[in-house]
Amino acid sequence: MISFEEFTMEDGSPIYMQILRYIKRGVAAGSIRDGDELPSRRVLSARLGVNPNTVQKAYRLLEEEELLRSHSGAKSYMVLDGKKTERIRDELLENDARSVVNAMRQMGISKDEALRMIDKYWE
Amino acid sequence: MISFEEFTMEDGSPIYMQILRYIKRGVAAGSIRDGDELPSRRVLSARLGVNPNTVQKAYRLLEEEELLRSHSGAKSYMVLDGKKTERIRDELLENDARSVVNAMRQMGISKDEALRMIDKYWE
Amino acid sequence: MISFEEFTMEDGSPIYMQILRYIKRGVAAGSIRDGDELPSRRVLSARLGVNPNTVQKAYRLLEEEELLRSHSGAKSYMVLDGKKTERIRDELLENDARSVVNAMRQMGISKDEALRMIDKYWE
Amino acid sequence: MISFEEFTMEDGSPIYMQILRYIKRGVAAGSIRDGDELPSRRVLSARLGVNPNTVQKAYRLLEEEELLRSHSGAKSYMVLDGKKTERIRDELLENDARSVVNAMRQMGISKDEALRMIDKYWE
DNA sequence: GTGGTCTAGACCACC
DNA sequence: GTGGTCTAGACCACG
Repeated sequence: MISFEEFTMEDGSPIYMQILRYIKRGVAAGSIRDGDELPSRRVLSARLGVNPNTVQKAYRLLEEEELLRSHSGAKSYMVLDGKKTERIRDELLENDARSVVNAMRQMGISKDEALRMIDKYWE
Repeated sequence: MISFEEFTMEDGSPIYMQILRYIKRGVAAGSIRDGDELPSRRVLSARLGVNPNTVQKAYRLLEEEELLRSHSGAKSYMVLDGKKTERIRDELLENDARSVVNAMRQMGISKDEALRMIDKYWE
Repeated sequence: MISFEEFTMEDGSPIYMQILRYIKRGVAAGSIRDGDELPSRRVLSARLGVNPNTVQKAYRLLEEEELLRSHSGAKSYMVLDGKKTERIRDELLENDARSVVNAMRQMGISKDEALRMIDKYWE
Repeated sequence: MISFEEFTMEDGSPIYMQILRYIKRGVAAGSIRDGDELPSRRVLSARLGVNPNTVQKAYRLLEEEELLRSHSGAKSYMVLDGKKTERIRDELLENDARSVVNAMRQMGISKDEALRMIDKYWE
């Protein structure tokens, strides 16, 4: 069962996107693997303090990308292979790294400063 | 006149927020200073390919934070001092660093990997 | 449920103001009372042939005057008491009478002519 | 020279419309007649405390309805005849009376009450 | 279904 | 030309 312990809500982007991203990051990290079970809509929505519909939307999108399969009994399992995992990893890294670098350059921060900053906020 | 050359559109967060952040990052970087002129709504919206209203919203929020002064029919100028600049810088660094670290931890990336990643995408 | 049967669109003043006025007039008339339910944005906007946002704006202003209470996902109800009702009635009468008298005087119409005119258009 | 003594600014409808209406009401009232001179854009805008462009817009619309002729020397004269005057009168009366009656009916005011109200606010 | 927000385009008043 | 507002349509989160 996939835990949502590290999940923290940001604002700006839609919640269902944040949930989707969180799961994909888990896949990229290797902590979410083929066959892993996702919490039910009801349980996860309670855990995150959002509406079940919002969770449902994230799950539906995962299904459309064929990363998730819902079986009767309301249980949902991840369906992954090496290719999918790699695609997700690339997609995420590219996106995140870009936005980080983008932000820092706009702030006129040097590579070295950037590193120190990350170091400081790591904990 | 403030240039928006480095501005690149991300998706996820609202456009007016991205514009707002871009300007604040310029302030934090020191490239946007007290008395600097902002492009008009029309000019900037054409430059970014968005609706003038979207730019208007970003500018209005700046004005509510008393970082911008604009009179009807006249141009818009930044109103800054050391205190405001510092506040913005702290706010941004905190926010950006947090989200970066957050993303990377969710992906199970080590501090070292993070550094290499930033290094790679810097150019 | 408040009906908008008597509502007819004028032009000149903003639509959201006309909606706001219509509701306030109903309050002043006593036909809209504490606890009455307002049509949803969608329903009313379809009924009036305008955009849901236009209705939304009127409703938001009512809420800022604490005449309406609405929760997300739930219906909207009027919140009235004697004091509020009286304030609205005074505000409207003053405003309407003023503009009527204003218009007629500008047209050089005598009090008697004014009466006859109103009589004529009453039906 | 047409005086704008009775003119009072309302809000809601565009200013240029209010100016247009004011002049038309004068025509309907018979106080503005064929050949009468209108104040220059500059003078009237100063008198009303608005931008010359706003006055210009009202004048332009009058010209498009062929109710006004601007000569060199910046002087403008009304061009009226019985037919035009009647058309304006009907248009205005219909509009004003309708909106008055409309407002009062929405407020559940009887014909008699309406009369008393107008009487009261006449001064 | 509900209310709320974001983006879009047209218009107004001002310089 | 400038800033500001009104209307419009699509989308999000919630019940």
